[in-house]
Amino acid sequence: MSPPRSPQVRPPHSAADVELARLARALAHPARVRIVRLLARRGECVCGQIVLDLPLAQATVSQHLKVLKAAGIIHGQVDGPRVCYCLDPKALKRVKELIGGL
Amino acid sequence: MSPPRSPQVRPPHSAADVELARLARALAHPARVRIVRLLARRGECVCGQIVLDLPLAQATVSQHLKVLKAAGIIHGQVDGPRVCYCLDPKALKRVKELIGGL
DNA sequence: CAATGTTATCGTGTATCTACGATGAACGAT
DNA sequence: ATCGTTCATCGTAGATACACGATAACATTG
Repeated sequence: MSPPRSPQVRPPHSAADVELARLARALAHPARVRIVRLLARRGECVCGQIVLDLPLAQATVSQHLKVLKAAGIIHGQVDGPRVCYCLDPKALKRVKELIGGL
Repeated sequence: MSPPRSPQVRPPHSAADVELARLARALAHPARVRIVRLLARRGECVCGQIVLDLPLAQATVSQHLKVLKAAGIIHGQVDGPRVCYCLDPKALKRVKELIGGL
């Protein structure tokens, strides 16, 4: 038997498209781009220092950090009462690969 | 007179941060990434063909095309009743520069 | 244990995004 | 002029994003 004839096959989005969209989404806010640049320059940074650099409330910065962390772009390491954030080089490399492939 | 002593100077986001965020935002949806890939592969494409390839309604696709166009990533050229879309290589290059600079 | 300092989360208000059907605008063909 | 085709826009519903103050969670210090 031949497979059923679909009049129009429109497959869902590919994994690569979803992945790139997810990463782009994480960078889709000036504050988050700024945090990434900050971490690139300083290597690592405690949350409080990031808050002092951005023109945003602490709660808002924490939210942006959460978005970047969920996307795997940064990692947070607890250090006593503080949390030290740093970039994930692999994730950043992946972003560059995917964007470069466009 | 010395300038007034601000307790904390937290400048607004830089132009580069805003620009990258704006471009990343345009790519922050699987359908839009997919359209970019489609145009990269085919060189150019009329709207109707894009609609046929995506699992979305025509109105939704048109909206995504508008987002990409507003970000300068694609251009649309009217050709009779059709509109032919193509990538803007300069915008794409700019995205790669900005991402590469992270 | 109490007080302090640091960060995350909650709750909330506003705005933007995403999807769609319906409608409108523009063009070519009859 | 009237179709049919193609695409954009409108209107709208539901979801998500963004910003903030308030509060909770947790570790350190006294």
